Amino acid sequence: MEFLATSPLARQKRPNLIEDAAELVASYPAIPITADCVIFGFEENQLKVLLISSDLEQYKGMWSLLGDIVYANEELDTAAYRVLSQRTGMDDVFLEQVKTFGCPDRHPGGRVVTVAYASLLNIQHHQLKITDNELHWHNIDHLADMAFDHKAIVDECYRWLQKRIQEHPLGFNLLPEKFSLRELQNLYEAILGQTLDRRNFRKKFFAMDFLVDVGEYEHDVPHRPGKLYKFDFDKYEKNKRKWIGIDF
Amino acid sequence: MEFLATSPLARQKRPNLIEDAAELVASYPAIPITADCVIFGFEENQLKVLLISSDLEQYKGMWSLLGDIVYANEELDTAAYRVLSQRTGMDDVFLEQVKTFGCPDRHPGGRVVTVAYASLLNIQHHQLKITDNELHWHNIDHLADMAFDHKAIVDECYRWLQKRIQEHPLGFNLLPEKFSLRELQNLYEAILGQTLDRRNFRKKFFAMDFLVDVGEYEHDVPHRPGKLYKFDFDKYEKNKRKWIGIDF
DNA sequence: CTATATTGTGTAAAATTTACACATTGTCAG
DNA sequence: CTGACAATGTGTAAATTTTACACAATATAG
Repeated sequence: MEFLATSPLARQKRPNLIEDAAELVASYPAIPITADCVIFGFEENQLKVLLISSDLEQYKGMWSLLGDIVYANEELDTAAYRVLSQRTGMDDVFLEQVKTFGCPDRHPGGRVVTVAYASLLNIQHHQLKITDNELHWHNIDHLADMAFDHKAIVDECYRWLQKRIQEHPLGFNLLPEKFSLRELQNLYEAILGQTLDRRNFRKKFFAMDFLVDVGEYEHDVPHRPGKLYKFDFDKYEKNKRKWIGIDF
Repeated sequence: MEFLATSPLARQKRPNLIEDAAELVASYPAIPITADCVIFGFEENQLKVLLISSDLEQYKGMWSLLGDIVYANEELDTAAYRVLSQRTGMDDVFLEQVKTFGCPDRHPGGRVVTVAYASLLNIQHHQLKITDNELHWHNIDHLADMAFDHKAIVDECYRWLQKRIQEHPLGFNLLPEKFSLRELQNLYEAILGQTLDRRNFRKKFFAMDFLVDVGEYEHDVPHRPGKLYKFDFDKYEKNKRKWIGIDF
């Protein structure tokens, strides 16, 4: 069957297999990787982002995301949780990978690829740790003077949050354990940037059936206090399968 | 005001700013980064993934995603497009970043972080390039023996596709330019893994108003041929803002 | 004790989604 | 040529979901 020697099939000859995978990997160009956290909080009816003042001379006076290098043998998620833990003292915080940014000139000191994570936390629980260094909560609507490409990263994570909060009840991570329906609605309105009908909003959330009436009421409000609720995580988990999303 | 010296405020002293950003970056541990493409295709009413046989001795006989190292000064997206272009000869293919995988032991040769991209292409347009090396289209439902963590990456991208196709008319990238409504429905059914009502499916897509009747009919079908349509990209772009999503 | 502000609640109309059947038109087999 | 077959093309009624909207109840503030 001589013709096989020049047929397309013959050219399908298996290339030599690589035996030393380590040698192969060692030959690859390597790039420093960081994990940057876009930490969202909610206070005074405004969506906020936790930022730190940049420690680079050339970004003096500008704000930066909380981030750190990913260690040589560290899982990416672990690095992100470490950043959170180091900065806020909390380790049971919601965290999710959003996107990786790899523009070659995004860092002035040379190429650094960063994996962006979004995190949601309840500001009340974290105030103490935050006040004793250069961290500040910034209103998401007034971000300027950000170092690196961090404004673009925040924008991307904000869009992610707007979308994500409509398909998953993430918002509860941003509220205190007990909250009023008004607070919950304020949160959604702040994140989505639109006003929602109060009665329909309530109806929707009650229908989802994971709000538990804790039998308490708001304090210190100059009007009829509202009932307080908490999020029933177990119930949510059970009904997760039936969960479709929240439409506003 | 002696007390300031020991007050919390005094400890808020600004740390020294880093002047040499390059020195800082040079001190970071660096990790090789690859771009892996999960290339989806649609043929014979089945969703397929394009795979290549692994070139590592220790994964002999196993299948691998199409990927390559990200060059030192290359944008991540560019690396992914390069992989596609080198393998399929096409450079106008749909491509989107999905997730970054960074488990330290995911590569047997040492740590390699990979950025996973999903790509959708029309199998018909690409057959020629594919047959002359070790590429094969695999049915998404029968994936086994995959190298590295590539099975997990495919799974993640598949879930991404299922979700994404319901909020954006991505499916058209998988079909030939002219297609019948039956083909379109088969595509959705294959991706979502569920059957859909034919009349309601049609109603829905006609209502979206970006299908153009090209005035032709199917050939070579053993029954009444269906009309062929094409996707009106311009019209879609114009109505994008009103676009909410497709509910099945 | 009165004014004020916000909570808590239901319903009717509109819009959307679902379920479902039959005549039409081409191919194929005999 | 003709009848059996297979899938296309089309509409409507019922069910569900979404929207719009108003008023009594209850706490605080003065």
